Amino acid sequence: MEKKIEKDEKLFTMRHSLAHVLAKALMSLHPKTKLTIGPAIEDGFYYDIDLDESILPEEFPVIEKKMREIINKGEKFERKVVSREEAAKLFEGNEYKEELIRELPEGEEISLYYLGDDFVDLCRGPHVGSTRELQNAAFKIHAVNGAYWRGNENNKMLQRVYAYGFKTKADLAQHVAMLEEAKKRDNRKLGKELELFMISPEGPGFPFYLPNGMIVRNLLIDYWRDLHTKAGYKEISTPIMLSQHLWQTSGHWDHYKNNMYTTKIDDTLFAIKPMNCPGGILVYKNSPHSYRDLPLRVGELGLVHRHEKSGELGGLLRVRCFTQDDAHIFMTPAQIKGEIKNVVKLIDEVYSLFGFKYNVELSTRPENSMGSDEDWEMATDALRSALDELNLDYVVNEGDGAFYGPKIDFHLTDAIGRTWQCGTIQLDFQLPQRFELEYTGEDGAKHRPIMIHRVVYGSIERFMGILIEHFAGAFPVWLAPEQVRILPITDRANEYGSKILAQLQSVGLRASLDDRNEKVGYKIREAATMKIPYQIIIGDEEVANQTISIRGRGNENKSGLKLADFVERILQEVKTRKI
RNA sequence: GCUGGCGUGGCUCAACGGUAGAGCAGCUGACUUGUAAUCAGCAGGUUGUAGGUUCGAUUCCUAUCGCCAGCUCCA
Repeated sequence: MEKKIEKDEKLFTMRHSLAHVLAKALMSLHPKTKLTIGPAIEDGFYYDIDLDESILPEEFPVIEKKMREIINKGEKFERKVVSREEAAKLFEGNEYKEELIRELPEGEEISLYYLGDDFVDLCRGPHVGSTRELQNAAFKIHAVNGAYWRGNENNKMLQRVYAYGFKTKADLAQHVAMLEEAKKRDNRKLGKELELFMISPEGPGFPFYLPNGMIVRNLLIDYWRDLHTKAGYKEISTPIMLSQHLWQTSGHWDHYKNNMYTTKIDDTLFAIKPMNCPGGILVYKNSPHSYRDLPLRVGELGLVHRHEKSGELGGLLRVRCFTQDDAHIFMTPAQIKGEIKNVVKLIDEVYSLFGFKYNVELSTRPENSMGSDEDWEMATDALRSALDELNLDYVVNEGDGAFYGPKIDFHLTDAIGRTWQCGTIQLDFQLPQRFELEYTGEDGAKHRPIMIHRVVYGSIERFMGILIEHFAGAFPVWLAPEQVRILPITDRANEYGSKILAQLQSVGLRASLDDRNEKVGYKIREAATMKIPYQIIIGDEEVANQTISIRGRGNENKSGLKLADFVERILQEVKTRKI
């Protein structure tokens, strides 16, 4: 999940001041603490300290109490501008502050913030005037973790004390409630409970799909195929393993060889593909192309493997092998804008279907990039004007593009307000050049096509993980592994139940009959736990009248219905992919 | 990969130096039941793995694998 940037400056200042209070509390409890930095973050603040003894969770309440004491004293935050020499002298012996001071640009003011007369920190500010202004603030220390000094893994690892920080107790409570909700929706937890997928210690990061998960996955794929066929895409499949030579040509070997799985076949090194594009390019090169063939839209649900570091894995959201819903579009420069617009519309259609809101980012040329200025300008303009013509709001991330071209990223917002990056559209001049791709133009001469790499789901695994959390496991009817469960009240209704089951199955609904010898409350509980969208309950009354009673998610409770009417309703929901 | 924490039957957890215990799930039987757990019985674990300390290890130590949080990374 990405962090949303907090724009409330007052809140930001408050959190930053709380970070200083935390630092002061830590100093007073552990005088050997070396302070480093302590900024405000999305949901609070933290302070990184260098200290030989470990801060333990048992100590959190003690630290919080100390912080409260400091706040209740109503101490003032006082800013003081000093010379470089004075600052260096003050923080002598603290190599972290010394380093910061050394790196402050010439001519910039060096400011200190005092908190009372016994605490001072190098700090740009701003801060609240006095801790009195923090009286109503709600904060809670919730974690202490390792963090590299300045985020560099070659540096010493410090202790980072994390705290939530909000203006009021109610805000804090709301935040904690959101985190609890997120925990309930965790794809790992629901994946187990709903029997969607598993991950074995025999294959860390390599998910196994269980029958229920396979149904969801296949439905997502069916929808994807349908959509792409209609949008003029062809589908291919390329090998999972290709020679080292290919990856050297594509440039992936140089950049990512440490993250690629390799094996030797006879005497030649092969790599399991970490991306689909080189395979797709070989398909393009398999035959000559005319400008009349372009744009050529070629999709591939490609299984890729990437060696992620062991500490980076987690459920379906971070894995070592995943299926990208990839496609490459080969086109002329004049076609860029139109194709981009098509892809944006496609992505919009898919996200809207699941009820996701999303925002868009355009990333431009980074520093170490390849290609001419002209190409970059033309490509970036094409992306920009495509977005403008579609009336989409977007933010520009200067210099955040890929080294081979600019890109558009899609960040979707889920049911509890978290954002995730999924879709991306990347323009690429680099690979067509490296692989010497061509097409014959109207003029009879050879020209070089431009490529788009794009994904909509991103990866099926990750998207499924997000969907699980978005719907809290309660998939819409069209995606639900089991759509209807029939619950007879006594075994006198079992026969009627079998007839209903046969009818549901005959129209393609995924249904089952729970004819176990249990009370109906028990069966309802189990069906509800499995988040099955509809339960059909039948007893003596329904058998006599040839009707059904249904129980839907969201407390729907109806009896005396005709099976045919109910079936029609569900089929309609499936057909329209209702959420 | 780094820092810290954690690995006990399918699941959720207990015992924390004296040869493991519960609930749920499973199986068997009884009950024929009207909207989120009917009752009883049975079965299931060489406590992640490998070493070590000890008369004795699930408990302490070391290594290793895996999981979790954060950091780093994410073409």
